[in-house]
This record gives sequence, structure tokens and C-alpha cells, in this order.
Amino acid sequence: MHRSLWAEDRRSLAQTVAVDLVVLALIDARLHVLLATRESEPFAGVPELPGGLVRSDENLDEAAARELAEETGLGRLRVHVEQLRSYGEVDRDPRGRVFSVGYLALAPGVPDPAASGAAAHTRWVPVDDAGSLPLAFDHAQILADGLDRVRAKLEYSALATALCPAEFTVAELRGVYEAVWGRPLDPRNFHRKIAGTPGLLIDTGRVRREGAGRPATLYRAGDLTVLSPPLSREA
Amino acid sequence: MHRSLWAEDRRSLAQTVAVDLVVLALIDARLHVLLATRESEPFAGVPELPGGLVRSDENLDEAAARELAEETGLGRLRVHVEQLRSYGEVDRDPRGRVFSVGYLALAPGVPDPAASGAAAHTRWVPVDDAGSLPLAFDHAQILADGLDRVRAKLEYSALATALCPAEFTVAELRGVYEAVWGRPLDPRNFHRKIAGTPGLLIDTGRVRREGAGRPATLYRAGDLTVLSPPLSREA
DNA sequence: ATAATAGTGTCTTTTAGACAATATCAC
DNA sequence: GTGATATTGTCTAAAAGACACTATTAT
Repeated sequence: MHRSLWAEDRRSLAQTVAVDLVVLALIDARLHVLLATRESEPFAGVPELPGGLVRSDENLDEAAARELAEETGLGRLRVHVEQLRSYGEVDRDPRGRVFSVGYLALAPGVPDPAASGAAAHTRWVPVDDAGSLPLAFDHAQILADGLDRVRAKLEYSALATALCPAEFTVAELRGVYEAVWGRPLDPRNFHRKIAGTPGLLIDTGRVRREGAGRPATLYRAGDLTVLSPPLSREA
Repeated sequence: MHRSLWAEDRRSLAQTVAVDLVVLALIDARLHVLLATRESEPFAGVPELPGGLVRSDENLDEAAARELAEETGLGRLRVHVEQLRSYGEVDRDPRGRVFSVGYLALAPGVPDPAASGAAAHTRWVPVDDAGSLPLAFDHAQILADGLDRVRAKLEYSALATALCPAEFTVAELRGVYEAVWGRPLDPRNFHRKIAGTPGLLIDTGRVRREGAGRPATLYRAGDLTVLSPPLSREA
């Protein structure tokens, strides 16, 4: 009885594995998620997360990276990709038994509007609006899990830099936190905490002047990935 | 091209989904993991994590719960089960394309030695020893991920109570932390921190006397699941 | 009494959070 | 100069960690 389901049983199972991506980016100081629109049944016309089936010659991470490039035109950008969790309700797909591995992808800005034609299927939706949209399959749950993950992980990791361009200011980084957490942070305490964490930011030596005000130092992300102690979401 | 792999492509993929469990329990103040021994090829005779294929009429959590009951004889106990992550390297199983969803299970003690016959396949191994054992498939990676998860999650959650019996003392709970983190904690600071977190522990009103010393208050787990601020692994 | 464990109090150092003050720009 | 943003400093309240002390048992 132990590990009994092999040989013919395995063939008759007819299981399928897909990846679905929660792709996030900051646009106009608001967190956005990339949604596609289903073109066929089931759920024709309904928005869904980009994704697709895992092919026989690729692992899960590779499938996620391929779908990201194919469906979003984000291939050339430095995108952080990490696995979320898997979804396997029996009836989550009316076509049959399809498991989905959810992925979280954080893009450092949006690609050129003149990007690949594949991106025409997709659009960026503010996450506040997407929460109330009905999504195909169980994608609303996957999206919620992705948002939970990124909100929690900002506290104890350097993940926020993945939503910034290669070189950024402390104010930009703070903007990421404010957008993801949906609340303002004290610029002075934030600056002191971030700048006082060795290894988190690397000073490029250059500055950026943006309208009025003292020019801001330009940093790029350092090697540090774990923030300890964590950066608390202050009151 | 979008979502193109459907209909016949899907049938020809021949993918299979399994669950594999990292089952942990505290035995003699040491953290142990439950291992089975493979009885057939591949990896015949090599230790592996308990697990098996997901059936067509059950979701992932149900498959994990069923395997837990079937293979470990822990069915009747109150076991905490949560999903870890999924594993999908192309060649992770030489028999074909098998994806695995890893699960973490925390048992409040070990079942009766006189438990079900299924448990005869399995044995409890101290995690320190299991780390150097060669395990079948990629189960060493799954085990490492499970240990990472439980070590990290003790800091910011009430998960440690899942490794305690229904009623326990503060010293027992501290023993869980010390076993999982592999370092001693200050009993006085631990007690003050734990007892000072509202909702974490519920006083049963009874005490337990164990050899010499003042009797310890018996608690059961409260509703609180998230510890904030987290319990830091002190120096 | 002595040893052992449970639980409380106290002190010091560190940190978070509020916010004043200074630096450097555009105008 | 004014106004704006960046960056540093200062103060206070809270928390962490070290550890003395009290409480309650077995022997």
C-alpha cells in the first residue's frame, strides 16, 4: 500500500501543472499588477493572471521565466521572481485536473509601451482596483497571496529594491514601501534606518537633482538580503 | 500563442503531482524527522520523506493529510500541516515527470509505539543526523526547506505550540524553541516574554509538579497566531 | 536545610518614533 | 531671500537582555 499509485495508475491520473504569475510594478507611486484577458472558454473575457502550462523540458522556475518573457514583454528587465505556493483544488479548472504553482514577480518599472506584441494582451491594474475585480479560476486567491507575501517580506528583506530601477534614491525606495503598505512613512526615520543598515545600499557617488530641494544620493542595491532587525511598519 | 498548450498537448504532457511531508516532532528534547525507507527502485533501501501521489478526488491539503495518516499513524493526533513549496526539476524522479508539493507537519509528540502497522515503514531520526544522510530524490532539499521554515516561523508565530501536547508548561514550550534553534534561551526572559503576550497562552488553572521545584502552571494554546513584536533568537 | 525549578523585579543598553535642526538645491 | 527636499541630530518611551531575587516544591 505504500507508494502504491505507480505504473498504470500514474498514467490514468491525467494531471497537469501550470504556473501563474503575480507580476507587480510601481507606476505613478501606486502598486500595479499585470492582468491578461482570457480569450477562450472558460472565463472568456474575464481578467486572469498571466501564466501557462509547464513544458516537459523545463523546471518550474524556467516555466515562470518563460511565461514572464512571452506574456509580459518584461524579458529584458532585471525582474525578481520567486515561488509563492501551489494550488490544487479539484475543481479549480473546469477543463480538468490542473495544478498551479503561483509565482511572484517584481519588476523595476514598466517596459516600453512600444514593447512586444504579446504585451498587448496585458494591462497594468492598480492592486487596489484588482482586489475587487472578479478574476478567472482561483487567481484572486493567488493575487491575494502574492500581495501578502510582498507586504510581509518588505519588513525583513531587501526585496523593495526589486521594485526600484538599478539606481535609485532613498526617497524612491521609501515610495515603494509607502505604495506597498499603503501608508506614509517618516522620511527622516526611514532614511536613518535604511542608510544605517550596512550592506543594504551601495553609494554610487552620484546624485540626482529633481526640481527643488537638495539633490539625493543615488544608490544601487547591495548584497544584503535579510534585514535584521526588521523594518517595522510604523504606526 | 497565448495559453497555447491545451487540448492534445495537455494529454501528451504526462505530468504527475505528489506530496512529500517533512514531519517533525520533539523526542527527548531533540527535534526528529520521520523518514521512510524505499522498498523499490529507484533508490531502493534509501531513506525518503513519507509521501505519495495526489489522487484525482482530493486537493493538495487532503492528499497531505491522507499520506500523513496512512504512512505515519499520526492520524488521530492534532497535527499542524502547512504547505512548504513545490519542486519541479525535470529529472528529479527518474521514472518520469513528477512534481512534488512539499508539506511541513508538526506533531505534538510521537504516537504510540504500538501504533498502526503502516508506521513500521517509518522511523524517527534526529534532524542533526538526517542532515548528513543521503535521501532519495530531492528530499534532502525539501527537508532543509522545512527546517528553515520552522526555524524562521518560531520567531514571529505561535507555531511552537504545535510541537507541544494539548496542555504544556512554559518550560516545555521553551524546550521546543531550544531544540529547534539549537541554543539555550534564558528561562526568565523567555517566561516574561511569553507570559506577557496576551492571547498566546491560556491558563488552565492547573499545575504540574515534576520532581523538585515549584510546580509549573499548565497552559493550552490561545488564539493568537502572529507574534508581534517577534521573539528574537537572543544571543 | 538544601537543591531544584517556577516566576517576578530591576537595571542597562538598544531601538523605535517624534520631531528639531541643518544642508543644498530651484526660483 | 523663500520654498522644497535631503540628511543628520536629539529626545523620549519602549523593548531586549543580563541577572538578582522571591516562590514553591522534593528530599
